[in-house]
Amino acid sequence: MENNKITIYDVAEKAGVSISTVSKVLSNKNGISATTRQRVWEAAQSLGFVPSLAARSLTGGKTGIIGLLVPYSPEQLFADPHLLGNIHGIEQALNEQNYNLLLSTAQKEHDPASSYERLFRANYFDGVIVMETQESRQHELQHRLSQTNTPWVILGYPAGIASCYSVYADDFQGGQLAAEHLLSLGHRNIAIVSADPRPSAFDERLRGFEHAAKRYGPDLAHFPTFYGDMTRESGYKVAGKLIETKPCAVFSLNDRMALGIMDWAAENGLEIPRDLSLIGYDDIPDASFYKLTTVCQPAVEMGKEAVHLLFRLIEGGSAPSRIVTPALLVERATTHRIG
Amino acid sequence: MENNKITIYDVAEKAGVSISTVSKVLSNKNGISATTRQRVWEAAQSLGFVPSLAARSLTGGKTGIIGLLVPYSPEQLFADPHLLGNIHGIEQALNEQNYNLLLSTAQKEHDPASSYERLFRANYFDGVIVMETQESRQHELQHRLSQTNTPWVILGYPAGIASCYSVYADDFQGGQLAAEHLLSLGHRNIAIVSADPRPSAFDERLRGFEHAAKRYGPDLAHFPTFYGDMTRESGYKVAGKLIETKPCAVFSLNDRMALGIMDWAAENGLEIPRDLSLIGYDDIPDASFYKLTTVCQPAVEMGKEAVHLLFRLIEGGSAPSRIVTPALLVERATTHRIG
DNA sequence: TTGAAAGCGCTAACAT
DNA sequence: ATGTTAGCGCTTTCAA
Repeated sequence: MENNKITIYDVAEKAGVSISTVSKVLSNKNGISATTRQRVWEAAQSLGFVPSLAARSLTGGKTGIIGLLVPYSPEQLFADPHLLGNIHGIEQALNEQNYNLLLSTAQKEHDPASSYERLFRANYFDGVIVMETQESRQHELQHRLSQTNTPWVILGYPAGIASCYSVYADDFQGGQLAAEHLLSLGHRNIAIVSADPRPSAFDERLRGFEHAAKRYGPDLAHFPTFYGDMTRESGYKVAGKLIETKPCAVFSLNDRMALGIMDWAAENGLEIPRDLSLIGYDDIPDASFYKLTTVCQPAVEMGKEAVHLLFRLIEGGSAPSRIVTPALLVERATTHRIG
Repeated sequence: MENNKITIYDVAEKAGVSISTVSKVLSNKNGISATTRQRVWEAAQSLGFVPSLAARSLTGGKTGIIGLLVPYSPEQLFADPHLLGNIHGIEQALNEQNYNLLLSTAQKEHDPASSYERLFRANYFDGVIVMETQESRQHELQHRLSQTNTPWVILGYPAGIASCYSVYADDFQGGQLAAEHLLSLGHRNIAIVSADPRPSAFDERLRGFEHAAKRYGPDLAHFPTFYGDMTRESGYKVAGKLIETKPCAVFSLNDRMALGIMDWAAENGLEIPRDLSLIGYDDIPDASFYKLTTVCQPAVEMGKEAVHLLFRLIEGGSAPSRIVTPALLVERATTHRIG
């Protein structure tokens, strides 16, 4: 048990300076001569000094830790490639800056806020990123966060409160893209697969879809809509029902459910896209393996953007309050001209 | 900017007691009367008091944070369903205990240890979990950890140093299972797909495979082996080469590469399992969708086990030094009796 | 059963 | 340019 707790006192002694000098050097403050700087660095190095994050945090310094609030249970999070993609980007950007990520998911049955409640006020983080969530939960979360003086950004949907920062994808545009693609292929009889409950982005996609559809005719304002629970399995289940309305195309609001529909189709002798065109949303990694036509949301990039925005806030500079990433149609093999 | 920092002083005042009493109550120490306890709780509650983790940590208290050291880059981690499954289990178990996870991945080009170096000694964690890694990296990591007085457990491979704790799967047995399955189906001409570099578990699987094979005859000691890089893409690439040796079956040391082989087969008119039997390893979620026969490693469960073991260590109780989870053959549709 | 007081290791005025 | 000192919010002896 080497209990070699090396503190700035040890470094100060070894370098022959005071602890505040050490502190200044190691926090990159100025007003220290180059020679002293050098000496302190060497002392710290040779002693293997590592500053105590706890002490730093307590005195208002930086901890090098960003909190990530995920208003979903671990089960939901780890089953969702898009969310995982976001985290991938976040961790990557953080990693590059030598920052670490503290993950905080919500508990199954509880109020999503409760599980990380204490973290808000514990002021342990240099910044916080909040992942997308359902409409109903947003307000409380944002309100709570606003009382904090820790910089924070929302990832996945537009902030609802003024002077909050967010990065999200252009879901309205994405919905339009899906509609234009299907409609231009001659499809009119289109079924929608949504989810309940669902992230607010889903509604936005639908709005975009309907908006674009209206341009093709007033009779195209409504589409039979089916509800899964975001999972592939639920896509499979909903496929059986959906097919009874004899659609010629399906717009699934996420790729996972689209994949479930493909599973059902394969098992029931329905050939895609010959018998049914299918377009998904997200462009998760599996989508390319299954050759699923979809609307791409650059999950990893969005995660990175969130971190970059957060860092600007932490450094106290000015920053755009919203960063919106464009949607992109990815045509693969599951959509086809009708007839 | 409500800077309502509520401290134990506020709670103490409201409850009409001293701060040390508050501290004792909130840390569940004994030697406090029930009535005082009650009063303090209520005061804390009504004030919305949340203890400062920084202060707690500084004075040697619990932070409620577990560090997870992942000796892989974010790219590698987020592309690996098995690792993700481990983390899923970890986060879930932690979540249930109201603990939080601090994720620390390695930087691309650097020594994997460097990126989380400071965290080891920063004594920020109540405990640490180290994920599997390549043989070459293990020693340094474990040595470093041993100098700490933070409890830690290794997840994914057996600890190499005495008196260290680990939870891992029985890879030797898993390898045997794969061999017995293929061999009992009549296959003799079997190609292996491994990776380079690879986790040490791969070698163990291979040892198990060869061990079981030997029982079928001394001529079955060696198998043509091909190397990918763990990814599905590399499985696809290696499939083209592998097929030239005209194997009747393939044992891929992970599912992702097996899936890549299936991709190649589908594109090149090779029918699985008619023309080639294929068995993978891990049983990642996609394996069931692709009907891949594989050896199951219960990733999520293993993550939970690691947390449970760690908690026993944190609480200072006795604990088994090793927990090994059995491997399980999952027969699906990619293996078939020869001929 | 409770309280007073001394730190934990650091940062940030304020001196020098 | 450098050092002194006073906390940050807690936990923990040690007294009462």
